[in-house]
Amino acid sequence: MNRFTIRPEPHTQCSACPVRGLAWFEPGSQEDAARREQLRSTQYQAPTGQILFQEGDTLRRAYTLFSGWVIRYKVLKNGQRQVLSIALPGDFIGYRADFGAPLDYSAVAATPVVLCSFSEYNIETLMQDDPTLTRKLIQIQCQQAQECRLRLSYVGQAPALQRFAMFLCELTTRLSQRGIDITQPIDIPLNREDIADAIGVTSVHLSRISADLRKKQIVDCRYNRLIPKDLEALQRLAHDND
Amino acid sequence: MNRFTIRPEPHTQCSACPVRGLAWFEPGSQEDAARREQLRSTQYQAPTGQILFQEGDTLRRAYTLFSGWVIRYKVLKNGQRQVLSIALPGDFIGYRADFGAPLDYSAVAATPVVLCSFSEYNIETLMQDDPTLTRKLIQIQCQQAQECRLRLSYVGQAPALQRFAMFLCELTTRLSQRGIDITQPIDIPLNREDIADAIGVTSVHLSRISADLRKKQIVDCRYNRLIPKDLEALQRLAHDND
DNA sequence: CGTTAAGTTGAAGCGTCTCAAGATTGGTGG
DNA sequence: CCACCAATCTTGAGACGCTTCAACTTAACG
Repeated sequence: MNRFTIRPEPHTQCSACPVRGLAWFEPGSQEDAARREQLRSTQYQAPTGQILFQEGDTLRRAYTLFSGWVIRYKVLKNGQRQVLSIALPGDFIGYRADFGAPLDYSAVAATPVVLCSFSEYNIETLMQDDPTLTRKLIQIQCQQAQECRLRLSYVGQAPALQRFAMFLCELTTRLSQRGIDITQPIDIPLNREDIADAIGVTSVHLSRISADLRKKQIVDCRYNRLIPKDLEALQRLAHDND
Repeated sequence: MNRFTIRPEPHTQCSACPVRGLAWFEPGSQEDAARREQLRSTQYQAPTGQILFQEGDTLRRAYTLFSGWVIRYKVLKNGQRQVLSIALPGDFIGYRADFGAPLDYSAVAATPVVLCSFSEYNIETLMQDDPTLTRKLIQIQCQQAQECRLRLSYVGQAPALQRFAMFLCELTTRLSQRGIDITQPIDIPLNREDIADAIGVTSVHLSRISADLRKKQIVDCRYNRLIPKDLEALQRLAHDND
């Protein structure tokens, strides 16, 4: 497996981290964060397209995504890929209760990324020293499970247009939480196939659906750019009130 | 919301619990289990079809399923139901990191069930008293998230026949873990619609697929009974090696 | 047995997929 | 600055899988 490189010094300080409010280290004061920083092993960086880990690996670490976008996915035996989620800055990836067990999904960088790495041992130590971090970790797991259930429900039951609307709603909401103005055009580092694999359709069919949304003046999502036109209509479509 | 009834005394003892090995109280000795039992609020029972909780409820408790089957599901705004998972004895249902937040899914009894109830306060107390229970809880959450990711991947990407095979494989594996002989006919308290809603097809189409598997002498799954004929072929089908 | 709910089967229609040709974009070098 | 290229995206036409609706069959239960 390819290694990613250690990010050049100076590394970011947890006490001044712009995404801490969304991340595992959210609880506590700046001093708490600074103290914990000693147990953050290293910051890594990786280029677009770099596979961060693969299903089946036994990686004894987990990462907080500091910057960039990461695609979590599974590949079926028939070669089809299901995109499980899009990880954005602050998201915790690769964690398992048992680091001895192999990972059940893969992750690839959709942009250049910076990752804050935590070794198994340091995660254990952090949780023993600070029960609020244990609590936060449980909350993160619950949140991820909840998001997965939501995706399962719409991938299983909704027609393609509604699935796409739900995907875009979730994405814009999460981008908005990260301070991005979702009324302006947004660069989206996902191609047609990434999004198609997330909502369980082919990229060809996604193109047609995307054209529908454009003609209806709801969103224009083409060539890695998302131009919201009528976010309320998008939400109505996602939540099936029309 | 309907209440379920308190199970008549005597309640089961955690120290002698037949499903403890699969449940939250798994870690530790029989004495540990007996001590913890004081913080298990009550045992409840509910008949087939009873809704245990609904999406949107703010239930300040969680349950270990002691006996029976429970269907976890979400209902979309368009009325479609996605079955998220089938809970079997030992499974932990209704837990969230924040009991103040509303539930994101519903649960209904597929058989008469007995539930071991835990109040929010008692869960907190148990976890503070015993870090191994915190650890086990994290493990349960990770496991549930992992199962959800697996289902998302096959519901999103596999054709209906393979989805059904995967569903049956998962079910037989879990029944086998609970001591059921899966080479013999098994009563399955799920109707066509339950299974169809789990794998994201209509019950009509599931009937056709089920007929295929029967004709191929792989499994006979009709009228709430599962008769395995060739479990290896089923697994091959589920894992797409043919 | 007769009744009812659930499951099965058939036929037609729709949504999505496949394959293939054209259009758009961003990068590269003249 | 423009021509060209490769990769990605869009569009069209036909095929296939799944859904819908409706009639029939089977199982469960008094």
